[in-house]
Parts: sequence; structure tokens; C-alpha cells
Amino acid sequence: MCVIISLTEENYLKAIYTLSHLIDESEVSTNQISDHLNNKAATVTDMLKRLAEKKLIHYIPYQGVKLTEKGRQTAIKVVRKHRLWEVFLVDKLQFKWDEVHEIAEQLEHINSDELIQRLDKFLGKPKFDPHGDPIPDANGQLNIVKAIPLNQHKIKGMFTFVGVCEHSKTFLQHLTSIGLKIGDTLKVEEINEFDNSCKVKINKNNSQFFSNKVASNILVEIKK
Amino acid sequence: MCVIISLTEENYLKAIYTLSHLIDESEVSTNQISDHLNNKAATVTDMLKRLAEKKLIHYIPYQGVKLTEKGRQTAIKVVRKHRLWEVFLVDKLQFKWDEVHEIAEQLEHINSDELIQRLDKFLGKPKFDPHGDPIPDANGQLNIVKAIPLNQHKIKGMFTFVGVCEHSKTFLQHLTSIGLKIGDTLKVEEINEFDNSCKVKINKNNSQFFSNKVASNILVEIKK
DNA sequence: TACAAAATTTAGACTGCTCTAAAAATTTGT
DNA sequence: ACAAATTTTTAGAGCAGTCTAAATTTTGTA
Ligand SMILES: [Mn+2]
Ligand SMILES: [Mn+2]
Ligand SMILES: [Mn+2]
Ligand SMILES: [Mn+2]
Repeated sequence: MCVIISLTEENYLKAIYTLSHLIDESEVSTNQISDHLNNKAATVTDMLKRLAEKKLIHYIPYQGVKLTEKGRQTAIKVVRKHRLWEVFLVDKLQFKWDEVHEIAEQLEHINSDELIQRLDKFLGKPKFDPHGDPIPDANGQLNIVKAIPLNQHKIKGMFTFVGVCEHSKTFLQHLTSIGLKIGDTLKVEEINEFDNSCKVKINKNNSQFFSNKVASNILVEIKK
Repeated sequence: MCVIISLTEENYLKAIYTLSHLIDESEVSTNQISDHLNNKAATVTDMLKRLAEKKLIHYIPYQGVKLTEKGRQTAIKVVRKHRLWEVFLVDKLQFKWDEVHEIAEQLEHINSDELIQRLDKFLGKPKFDPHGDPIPDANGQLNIVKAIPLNQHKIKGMFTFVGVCEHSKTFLQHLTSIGLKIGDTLKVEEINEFDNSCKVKINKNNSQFFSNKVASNILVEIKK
């Protein structure tokens, strides 16, 4: 029942969870995990055997892995903690959105159900983290976000900026430097066929060009 | 210069720091550390060698250990983090003072100078933790507390309750159950010679008896 | 379909931290 | 002063998590 799950095991489970949700809900390969965690493939294989032993994953050698229900619950709890702590760091301690990820990587492993419940309440039971990612509730339920990258819409018009695909410090800082933050209104005024760049007005400000690379990492909803 | 100090090593340094301050600033023995951390003496010897190697302690086999300046700075930083997090848990998340120690034992190892500086500011740069223990400042300076256990005063009169010696959950809960909290005024009305118990009025409430054991774990200052 | 390339696992080793059992050093008591 | 008791260290081992090198399995393509 009450198997102890180490910090390292939590990180593997979170990696498998994240990787399996990148596209569909598919199986995750050893090399994918190895790349994601910066460990060697042999190390990953070793850990996969231990996680399977603990019934946290379904593992068939050479065939990739999937989380069991127990593994999924564990992973999603880590994600919940990570995102709640990020909200704390930004909302309460005034960190910038590009500064919080590394600290949250540590805080996500603090083990106390009471703590996380009280933190959630203290923060006003937020539904999204500072990057627009949904925060799973205490039961592991997650708002499915139907947002799509800006460049996939292929139409002019009004959008709301609700999240990012890319979470790197440099990308987040770039968005800050062009004056873009979660919740802003984007008006796409032109789309250039040849390179998929677009001319965009942020809120009521001057228009500027977004490269396809930028537009592909900005998640938007069509503005009602 | 920038030697990495593991969570385990931090706990050893904190233990040595705490034990060396119990009475005077004396050397700490292998068995003291072993008792304090619930590790075997052989395990401690092993770790002492590694800490000495990293210049965090002065270690002479069979003669006990002392922190180096670097070791002391590391230990005191952990203590600072522990106590700041306890303030956070009590002041912001409404935990009771007997519920926070175990969680702070985890949080004290989160590694981010920026985080601790912002947390300190967020909490209003507190000078004491929920148990009355002083919080070292960012430079490792600590208010020396001149408080003395109630039973050592041996005189009637008015005192202020400023801290506890014993930090166990059961003792803290006992104090709560008799309605005693940090900052309360204690009026010692009687002292019984034969068992050193005393009759005490808390603030303006009814008087009650404190056993010597209770009185020996309550730190007070004479009320001005 | 066969075979080369890529992915994955196995084998063997190392570090950090822990243990037990035994040896050595120190302290204590008479 | 010295034997007994206590403390501390040494020796040898195990587990978790990591690595490199080699073997094995799967995949993609000629
Ligand atoms: Mn993050
Ligand atoms: Mn995030
Ligand atoms: Mn504490
Ligand atoms: Mn405390």
C-alpha cells in the first residue's frame, strides 16, 4: 500500500507523464526519458525495472513504458505541487515567470498533503500556473486546455494569449521583452505566406512581427 | 571554492552546530551526533572524515569535532531557512506551532539564496520563529538570547514567556492545552521547595501548577 | 527479405550513505 | 596503576543511483 517513492523516482514518473502527453497519450521510450532527464539510457533501463517492480509503470522490455494508475496519481501530484509553488513564487514573492522553474523543481518534492492543501487555499485555489499551465486539483483532475499555437490558426483576428509551449528562460524573457504576458489580447493583422511570420498588435499597442518560431510557441484561444 | 554540500551533509553540519551550542561552544562527540541523527557511530565516523576532507569541520580522531568557519556558515544558513519556513507555515498557512517542524526539516534544504531573501522580506524580516528561537540574519548573525528556564529563577514575580527548550510535539501541545503561548505574561505566585513545582498565573487567568519538568523547559525573561 | 543502423538491455564498476561485527583507543574506577 | 567499561574507528558489506562498454533486439531500407 504505502510504498515510499524517492525524489529520483518522482522525477522519472513526472518525466514519463510529461513525455506521454506531448502529443497523444502514447508509450514512452527509454531514449526519450534518457534525453529528458540527461541520464544515460542504461541508467533509465535500470530505473524502469525498479518502477515496474513497484507497480508504478507498465514495462515491457524494448517496448517502452506507460504509467499505471498509481504511477499517474503520483506524477500528477508532483505536477500539482510544482505549479502551485510556481504560483506562490510569482504571486507572493514577486519572482518573474522566467525565474521560478528551477526552484519549483526542488519544492515539488516536499512531502506533506496538509502543506499542499493549505498552500492551495492560501493562493486562492488557482487553476493555472504563471505559464498558463493548468493545475491539477486535489483529486488529480486536470482542466483540459483546448488552446492551439498561434501559427496553427492561419487566420487573422483577435486571440487571447493563454500559455506557452516552450518554457525556456530565454523564450520567456523574449516574450517579456516584447511586452507580452498571459491574458493579453493579440490581434493578428497580417500573415506572410512564405515564412509564416505574422504582424500582431498586443492589446492597444503598436504592431510588431512574430516569427513562425515565436508564433508556434504561443498558445491562444479565439477571443469571444 | 564552490563545493557542493549534500542534504545529508547539511543535516550533519546542523547537528554539530546544535549540539555544540547546547551548553557551551564545546567539541561534539561521535556518539552525540549518532544519537541526535539516529545513525550508528560507525556511519558518523565515515561522514566526519568526508566533512573534514571538505574543510567543513576540524576533526581529530577520538577527540570530537568542531565546525570550521565555512561549516558554521553552512549550518547557520540551514537554521535560518528552517526557522523562516516555520514562520511562513504558522503566519501564512495557519499551521499550529507543534505541526511545523517536520515540514521545515524538508524545506530547510531548498537551495536558492534569492528565495530565502524574498521569503524573509515577505514575512517581514522576523527575528524569532514560532518557538521563540532567534532567526540568524542574512550574514549569519544571531541575536543572543539571554532567556533562562523558569525553574532556574527561584523567585516569585512577573516574567515573559519567550521560548521553549523542549521542542517535542507533545510538550508544545501540552503548553497549548494549558493556554500558554509565546509572549504571555507569567506571574509566579508560589514555589514549592520539595518538588520545585510552582503556582503560576498566565496573563489575567486563573492560577495553575507547573511541574518542575514543565518549568525547566519554559524560557522566560524578567518582566520590566 | 536481409542486413546495417538505431535503440535498448546487460554486465560490471563506482560513489554516497548506511549497516554489523570486530579491533583499537580512551576514560573510569578501584 | 591498571583492568574494565565505554567510546571510537576500521573492516567488510549492501542498496540506490549513476556510468561505460558490450551484447541483444528492433527498425528501416536496399
Ligand atoms: Mn516549471
Ligand atoms: Mn510552469
Ligand atoms: Mn523546528
Ligand atoms: Mn522552531
